[in-house]
Amino acid sequence: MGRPKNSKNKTKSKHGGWSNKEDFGAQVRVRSNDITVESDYESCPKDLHEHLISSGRDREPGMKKRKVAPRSGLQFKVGPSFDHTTLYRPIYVTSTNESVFPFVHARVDRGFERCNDEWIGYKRNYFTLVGCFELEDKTPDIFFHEKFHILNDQGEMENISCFALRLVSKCSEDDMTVNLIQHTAKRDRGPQYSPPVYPAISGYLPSHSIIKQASNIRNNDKIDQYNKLFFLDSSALSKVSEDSVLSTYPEGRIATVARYERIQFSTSINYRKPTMVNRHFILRVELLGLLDDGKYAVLASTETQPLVVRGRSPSNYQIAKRNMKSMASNDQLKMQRMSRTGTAPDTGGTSSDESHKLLVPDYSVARRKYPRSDLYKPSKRGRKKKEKLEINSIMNWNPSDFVDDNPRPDLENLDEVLKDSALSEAVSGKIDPYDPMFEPFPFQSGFDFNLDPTIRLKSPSRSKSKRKAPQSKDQATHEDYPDSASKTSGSNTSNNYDDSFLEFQKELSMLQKELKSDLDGDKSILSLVT
DNA sequence: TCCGACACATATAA
DNA sequence: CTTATATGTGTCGG
Repeated sequence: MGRPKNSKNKTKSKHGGWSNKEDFGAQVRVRSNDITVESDYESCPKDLHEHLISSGRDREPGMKKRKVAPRSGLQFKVGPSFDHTTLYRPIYVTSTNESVFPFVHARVDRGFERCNDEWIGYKRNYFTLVGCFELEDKTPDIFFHEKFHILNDQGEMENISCFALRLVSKCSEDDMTVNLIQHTAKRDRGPQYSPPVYPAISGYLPSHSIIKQASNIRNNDKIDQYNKLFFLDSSALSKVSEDSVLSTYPEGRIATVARYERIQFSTSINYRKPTMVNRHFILRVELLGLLDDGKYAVLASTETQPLVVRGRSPSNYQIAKRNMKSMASNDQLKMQRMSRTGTAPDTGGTSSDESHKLLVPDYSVARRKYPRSDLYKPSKRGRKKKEKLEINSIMNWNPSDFVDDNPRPDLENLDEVLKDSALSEAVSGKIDPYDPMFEPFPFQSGFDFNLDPTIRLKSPSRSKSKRKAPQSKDQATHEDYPDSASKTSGSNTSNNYDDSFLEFQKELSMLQKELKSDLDGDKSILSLVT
C-alpha cells in the first residue's frame, strides 16, 4: 500500500515562512496589565489579537504566509466559548433532599481561529479542550460525605454512583453525532481512540496559560505536579465517607478537570450533503450521572456555537498559491473563502476585519450563579428524533442571567494554583507526596458510553519508514497515552503498554456495544443523547 | 475528491 | 549547546 518507502516526496517544501513571536509579540504584550505572563495575548479579547495580527499583514495575496510553526506556543489560543449551562436533570443531595445546581465550564485552548463571527478549525489539526463542573454553592468536599440522586421520568429516585464528564460533538444542522478521535503525542505511531469519559467530581478550570504549560511535558515530576490540577489526589480518598458518592466511584483516578488534548474530528465527517454548503459542528461537554444499574443520564451540558471545520481539501490550504494563480480574477475567490487571520492556512485576508467588533464574552472561566426563576427551554436545533427526555425536565439558563459569583483569579503559575485555597482541604489538602496508587491508564473504567462502534481503534501504524527509526530507549513513555496524566508517577510500567492498551480498548469496545444495545432495548428514558 | 501514509520543517522540552 | 519530540501541513498514490 502506500507508496514505496523510499519514493521520496521530494517535497520542495516551500514553507513561505514561519511566523514567530517577535512578529507581534511586542504589541501583544500591551495588554499585560493583569496577571500577565508572556502568553497573555493568547487569551486576550479575540478581536484584539486578530486585529494585531491581521492589520499589519496578509493584505496582499503575494505576501508571506506567516504561518505559525507546528510547535509554536502560538498554536495555543482560546477558542470558541461555552457560555451557558443547560440542565437536564436536577440533582438532589440524598440526605437532605436539597437540590443542587450544576454548572459545566469548558474552554477550547487550541485549534480554533476566529474569523469574523465564525470559529474555524481544521480537520487535520488537533484541538485541545478542558472542562469541569461545579455544584452551586458547594465545595468539592460534598462529594466526600454526601450521596446524590435524580428523579427519573417516573418520578422515582435514581441514585448517582458517579459523576462523569465527557466530550461529544454533533452537527448543528442535522443533529447528527460527530465522532471525535484522540491521538497520543505519537500521532500516527500511536493508537487512536475516543475521548475518554472521566469519572469526576467538581473542580476548577485551569487557566489557558496553565493548559498550555501542561502540554507536552515529559518530565515526570512536572507531570505529577500538573496532574494535581486535573485529578483528585489519591491521598484524599482516605477521607471518603462510606455514605458518599465517592465511595461508589470506580477504581482509578478521579478527575476534577477533564482535559482533552490532541482531539480531532473523525475523518469521516466531511460527508457533504449536496444541498448543504457548510456543515457546522458543536462541541459539547456533558456532566453525566452514572446510575446504579449501568444506566447513565446526562445531567447538564455546555456547548459552543456551531463551528466551521475545514477539511483537507487543498482549497482550504495553500492559499498563497491560489492567490498567485487567480489573482487576476480574485473576485470569485472572495466568495469561496472567508478571510482568515492568524495562524494556519492563510487566506488572502480578502474581506476586511471590520466585523471583528462583536466580541463574544468568555464565560469559560468565571463562575456563575443563576436565578432558578429564569428557566426556559433550550432551543432545539433540528428535530429531536432521539429525544429521550421529557421536555419539561429540561431547563436552560441564559448567559445573561449569570452573575459573576466570586470569580477566581486566573492563576497562571502552577505553584500559585497549587497553593490556592480554591480546593477545599479535603480535596487538595496534601499535595506533596505523590501517591502511586493510581491505576496506570484506563482509569476511564467501563464508563465510556461515548465510544461509537463506528470508530475503529487503530493500532499504531506499524512500519513507518521513520527515517531515523531509532529504537531508542524506552519507547513506552507516558506520551504513549492520550492523557499524559494517566501514567504519571513512577510505575513507568511495562514496555508493551501499547498492547495492553489495545487489548483494553477492544474489551471496552465490546462491553460498550453490549451496554449500548442493552440500553437501546431497554428504551431507558434516562440514557439520553445521541 | 477524499483519505491513509509518509515526509518535512521547526519550536519546544530536557 | 545538543538531541529528541510534537505537530501543522505538503504530497503521493490509491
